[in-house]
Amino acid sequence: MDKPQKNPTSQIGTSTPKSKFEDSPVFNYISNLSPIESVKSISTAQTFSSLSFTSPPPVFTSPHVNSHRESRFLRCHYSVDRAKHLESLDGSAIKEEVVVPVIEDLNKEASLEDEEETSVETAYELPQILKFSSQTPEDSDSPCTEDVVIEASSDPPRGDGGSSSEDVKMGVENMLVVREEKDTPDCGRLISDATELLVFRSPNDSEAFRCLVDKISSSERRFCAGVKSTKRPKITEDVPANGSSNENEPLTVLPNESVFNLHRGGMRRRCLDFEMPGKRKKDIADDHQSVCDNNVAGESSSRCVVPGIGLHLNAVAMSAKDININLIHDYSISGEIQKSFSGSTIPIHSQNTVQETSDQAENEPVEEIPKALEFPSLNLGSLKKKMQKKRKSEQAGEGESCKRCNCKKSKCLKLYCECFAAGVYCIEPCSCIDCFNKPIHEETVLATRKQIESRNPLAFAPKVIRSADSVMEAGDDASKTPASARHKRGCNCKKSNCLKKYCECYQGGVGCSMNCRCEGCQNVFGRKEGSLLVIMESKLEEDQETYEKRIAKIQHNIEVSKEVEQNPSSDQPSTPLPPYRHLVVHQPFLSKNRLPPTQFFLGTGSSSFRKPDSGLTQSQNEKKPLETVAEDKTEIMPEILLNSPIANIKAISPNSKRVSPPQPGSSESGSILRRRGNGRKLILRSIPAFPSLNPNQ
DNA sequence: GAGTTTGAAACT
DNA sequence: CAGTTTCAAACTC
Repeated sequence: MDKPQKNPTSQIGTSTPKSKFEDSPVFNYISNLSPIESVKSISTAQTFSSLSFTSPPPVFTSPHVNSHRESRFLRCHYSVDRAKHLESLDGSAIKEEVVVPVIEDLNKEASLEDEEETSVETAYELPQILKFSSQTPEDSDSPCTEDVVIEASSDPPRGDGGSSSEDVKMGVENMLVVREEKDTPDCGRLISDATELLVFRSPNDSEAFRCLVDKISSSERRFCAGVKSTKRPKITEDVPANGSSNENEPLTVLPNESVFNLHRGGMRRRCLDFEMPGKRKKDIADDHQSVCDNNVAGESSSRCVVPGIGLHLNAVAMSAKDININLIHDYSISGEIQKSFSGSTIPIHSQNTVQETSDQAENEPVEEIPKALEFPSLNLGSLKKKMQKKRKSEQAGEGESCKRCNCKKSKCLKLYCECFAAGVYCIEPCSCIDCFNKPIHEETVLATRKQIESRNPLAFAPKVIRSADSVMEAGDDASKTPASARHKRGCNCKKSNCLKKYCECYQGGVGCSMNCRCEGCQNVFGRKEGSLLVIMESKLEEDQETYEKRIAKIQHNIEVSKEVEQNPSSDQPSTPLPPYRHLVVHQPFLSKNRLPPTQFFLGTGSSSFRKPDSGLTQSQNEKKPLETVAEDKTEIMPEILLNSPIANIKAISPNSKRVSPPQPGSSESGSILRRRGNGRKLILRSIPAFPSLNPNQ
């Protein structure tokens, strides 16, 4: 375990005696230092490079809420996704053991990033961090770069990691060793792996990136202008060098960086590419191909292991499939961890997922991921099966593809066309007829796009808004669920009950909201808070007493679940609660069409149950359930509006039709209506109920 | 793979 | 703004 210290000692024994004896103390010291120094310098290089990608300038200001999250890019999605994944691994004890150190280190890493590329001392620490967080991408690179660093970093019992358990360290170390053995031969591959891992950990644009990658790999014709880095062209050019041969460079970093750029700016740029027509094509054509080729080299197909079904490239929602994607790559890591902890729960093949980015990864992980996933708000076996089935069929069929349109009459120049709507050119695999959405017709495309945008400025904006971005900052990453994002405009489903992909909310993996005009919403990701209407209806139908009893009962249930959560030793309620029990608990409520307001809003946020004072007291609720809703929202709304630029626009969007509130005749409902009828104001307040997702509310 | 269903987009 | 038509994806068989 003390290898780093060992080495110096051995060197003392061997090298120094050969030099002059009288100087031996000094030389010993110096010679001891020098090898370490070299290692240091290398790691410093890594750090420098790695740091360089921590603070890329915001090249594009995207309409979606992003900026503040970017600064914590790594921390946010690393920790969240990993935590999610680990959670999904059924392990309870294991989960906790693993998650803690990992997140700690990740936070550390993040904090390092925050300090920016500054001191060498900071840089010097990086290897340590890489070690523990190296369960992930960085780790896979390292074998390539230098085994020394890995050894040094992986062996010593770092203090921070030690806080949790030796098992964690051992697990990681074992993993590292295994990786080292297997990976060393193929550095390029590893780089690709790292890239891949990093990319797919992204909570946001994984779909988009997938599409990009797929496009690039399948055909260079697809317009991938966004990848071209306008501000940092050099980086993109560095990638190839690294990806191919350069072993001395900080491999850990550059791929990440490139991917990072790709991911951050690239996709957005890509979506915005229509706005900078002139420049694009030439540079991009070359640049891009090189970048894309290099990024994708050797792994193209694997990128789309799970076929993309998302709405838009820049769709933000972390739908189940996104998580799946993440898991596919995270899986091996966690699998290894778990293996090292709990024996052989996870088959060894899972390791291959990272090492073999190839098609082989398609089946097994995809098979297993859903099992581990247990998508939080779903709890639907049938849905899961369905998705699995779908995935399989897609794999077998179209293969690992992302959006490919099939337009026949629109010439791919209308939003009907998914490619066009996503801001990308159609490519070969598209089955479109008479397609104008091609670089050749760039001007036409631009003009059309402009026209559409003039009609609806948000036409090309992401359809799904991740409203929880700000929430994440607050700290409780666990609270980030797909339900925390919302469809921009809301759906208008009439017959599908928001249970099929006809529904854009469902397709985006988000719950319906007050923006939705859907009827009979059964969206498994979250029913529209139109349930407020349902609430009112139910309130009308029920006499007050019954209603309050129900609320009390619900509150009681919530309390019970809270207790269970806080006191794991106690027996669980009748329904065994998965890691997402807080979500599952309120599922039954949601399944009833009458949803008491307080309960609903308590339940909407995954963390709400954890936070005792997140809602009002039971007595309060019993007295004024509806007012409670209003109050909560009143506090919440401004934040949402602030955090979501689109939301601002949305408020004035002509598209946001609204379901008229019921027009009950009873006096009681009258008051309610008066409150709502105050008009617009109240209605607006009731829009953002998601904020209740915010653990800090 | 063809036909149907569905809801968004476009149109009036 | 509301109603209708067009369109292509999703779905079913």
